[in-house]
Amino acid sequence: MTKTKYTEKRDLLIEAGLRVFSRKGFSGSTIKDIAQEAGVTSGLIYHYFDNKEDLLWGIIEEHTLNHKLYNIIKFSTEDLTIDELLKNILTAVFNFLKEKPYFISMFLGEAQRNPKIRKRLINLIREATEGLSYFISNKYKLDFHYVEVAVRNTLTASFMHHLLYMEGDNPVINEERYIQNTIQQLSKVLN
Amino acid sequence: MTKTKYTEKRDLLIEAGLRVFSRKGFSGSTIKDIAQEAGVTSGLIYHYFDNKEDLLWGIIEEHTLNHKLYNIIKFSTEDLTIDELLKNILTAVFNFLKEKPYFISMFLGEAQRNPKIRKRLINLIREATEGLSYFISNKYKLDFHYVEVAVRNTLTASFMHHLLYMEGDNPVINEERYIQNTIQQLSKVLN
Amino acid sequence: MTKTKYTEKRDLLIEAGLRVFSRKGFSGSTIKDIAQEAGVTSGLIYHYFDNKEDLLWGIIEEHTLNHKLYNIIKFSTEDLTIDELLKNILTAVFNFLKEKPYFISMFLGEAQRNPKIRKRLINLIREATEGLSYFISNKYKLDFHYVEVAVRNTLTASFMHHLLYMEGDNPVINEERYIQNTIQQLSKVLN
Amino acid sequence: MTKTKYTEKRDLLIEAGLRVFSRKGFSGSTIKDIAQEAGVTSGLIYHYFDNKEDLLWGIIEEHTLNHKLYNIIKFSTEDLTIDELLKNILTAVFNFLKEKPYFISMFLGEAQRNPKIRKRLINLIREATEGLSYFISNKYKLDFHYVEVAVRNTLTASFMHHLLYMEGDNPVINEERYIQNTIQQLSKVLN
DNA sequence: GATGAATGAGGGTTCATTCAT
DNA sequence: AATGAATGAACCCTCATTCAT
Repeated sequence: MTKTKYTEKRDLLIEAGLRVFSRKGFSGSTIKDIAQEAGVTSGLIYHYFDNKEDLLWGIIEEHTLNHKLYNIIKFSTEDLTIDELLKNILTAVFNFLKEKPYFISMFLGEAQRNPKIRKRLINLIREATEGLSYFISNKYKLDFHYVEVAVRNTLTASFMHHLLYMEGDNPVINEERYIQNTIQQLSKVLN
Repeated sequence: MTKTKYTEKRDLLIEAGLRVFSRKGFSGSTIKDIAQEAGVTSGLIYHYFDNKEDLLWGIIEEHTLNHKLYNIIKFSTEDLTIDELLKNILTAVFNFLKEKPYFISMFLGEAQRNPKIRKRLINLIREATEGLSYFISNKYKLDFHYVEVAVRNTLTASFMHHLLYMEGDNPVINEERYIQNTIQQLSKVLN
Repeated sequence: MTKTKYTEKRDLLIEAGLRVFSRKGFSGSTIKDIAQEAGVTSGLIYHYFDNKEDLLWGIIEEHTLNHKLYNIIKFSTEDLTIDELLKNILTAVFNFLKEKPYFISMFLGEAQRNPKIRKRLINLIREATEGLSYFISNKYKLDFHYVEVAVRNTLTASFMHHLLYMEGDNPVINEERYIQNTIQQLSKVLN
Repeated sequence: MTKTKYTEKRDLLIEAGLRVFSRKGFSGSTIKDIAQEAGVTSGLIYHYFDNKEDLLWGIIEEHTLNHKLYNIIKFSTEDLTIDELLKNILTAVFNFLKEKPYFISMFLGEAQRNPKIRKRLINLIREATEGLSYFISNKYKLDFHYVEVAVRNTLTASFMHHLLYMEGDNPVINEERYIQNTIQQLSKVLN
């Protein structure tokens, strides 16, 4: 399936928008910033998006963690221990957060003032949480609701950890160790 | 120690600022909004604060969760079980979040774009986390670092929970139950 | 004389332009609006017209009341009373205004800012006024200048009436009666 | 009753707005144009008016013909002939139009696209028409509705005349004579 | 002929900040 | 201390026009 030229350029703008929004936040970014980042002029953005918020929306729709989490579930083999599974999941989460360092912060920030964005964020987290919890509770015979709280807390704590302690290449807190500790504790909760 | 008139008026502005910033976020609030909320005119704010950000800073300094947490530790009696202690702590946290519903969201939001604010937020969380962890690990003979991760995760997950699921009077998720579950799991981690 | 393809398409654009300009005014209409109304894309309009104003000009040239008024004169029989003639004329004027409800308003509106358009409008009204006045003064042996003022006032008052009191299907003032009264008074002036 | 400073400046902006709007039309004028004309910066206009349209509205409210027409009625003596009265009225109308040469054109132009403005214009004309007609029909024992049509037609024809034939200092049509002719015919209608 | 992506100037509006009163 | 008029930079967005395809 080849991409049309329209789609290609639209994607280019979305990538530029992601970079700029992530760097400066939504209201801190100007349309001109984004146009410059994409190597076009400001007017063009309005050819592909209705307005600034519509661009943000486009970015959010394009970048989601959930697809990766589904894959982890899908390709997890029979004999995986719960610790191994948790490690896979948390590693994927942290990789995602590192690949798009400020995306989650921008997303969360906008969610505070924009109800539509908030609903989308809640929904994504719910989908991820429920998907993982369903899988785990099923596979290891645990109570769904109990698992769900644990998973959601771990997920959201990871987001917060990322938001607060990841400063460019200079993480305030050792990440490796944080993941290890977190897995260990989550594992304890689930056993 | 009686308050000077200067201090009184300054506090009034801080309270007004907190209310407005919490309602509309930092960049969504105007100096005029805040002046109106305080019943003064916009120019006056510049008598008490250098600029908008300085006002935000004043607000943050004035409103902290940590004082309450210290009190919980200070007045906790000898024979408190760990579950009881955890309940006290989480309840205090949630009460704080409910009293100033959007404060944490504003704080976190600004922390993303403003490094000075971010450092302050990290510091506050670190102080709270370390204080509680030190107390708990000491009292119940647990490894400090292990406790710290658990406490920080729980604390930040609570913030996230508040950010995402508290919609005015219509919480998306039952709070009572969320606290119970979270305590139960934290307790399991710490035992 | 068969129409070339070029002329056909040009006319189509003119008709679309008339509809859109009439609906939204000149500066309220966009080239895209008109292109869409015509079922083409915006670029094409620049094949047939130099720019937006040139299109307006094309529209104005194509739509004129005067042709109809000439016909009324041309086909008026010998024994027509002056009241019957006046009725024919005013009816034609009002029918024209109703067929192209907002055309005159757009025309007049643009005439205010655009001297070229103003000259054209004045000219059209002068032609119509003079033509009618010449015919009437001749036929009924009246002073030309006296008739001219009466005719022009009646004509322009009708335009104004249309501009102000015709709101879609809900005319603010009863039209039938307005025409009757106006004829009666014009007739009195001319007798 | 002394004017406050606020009112004075507001009036200054209204006068500047009137001049600029009249010269260039509403959408042809920029806020900066008006600010420059008033000798202030653009931002200040928003201190006194909500937006561009609100300024237009302020202008319209401030400049009305009707007050003058009321005075003519009020101070007309007992033994005035109908021709003298008509002359007074039409002279007042034309003086008004000459004092604010493009005001009526701007007003009428905006009335076409802005329903609120249209309603106001219709209302003003109705008030003027009804006031004059009531007075005339009463004083000279004529049918009100019959007088009303005549008055409204004369009034609106005068507006149109002004719109079309007044070009700066070079009127296309001799005004003195136009007034005379118009009075003569109106008088004939009313006798 | 026809498309529609791309430009870029320009408009209305907001608002932190200053300062004369 | 307190006011609020005034500034002016910056922002989002529109749209006539051009041009490669």
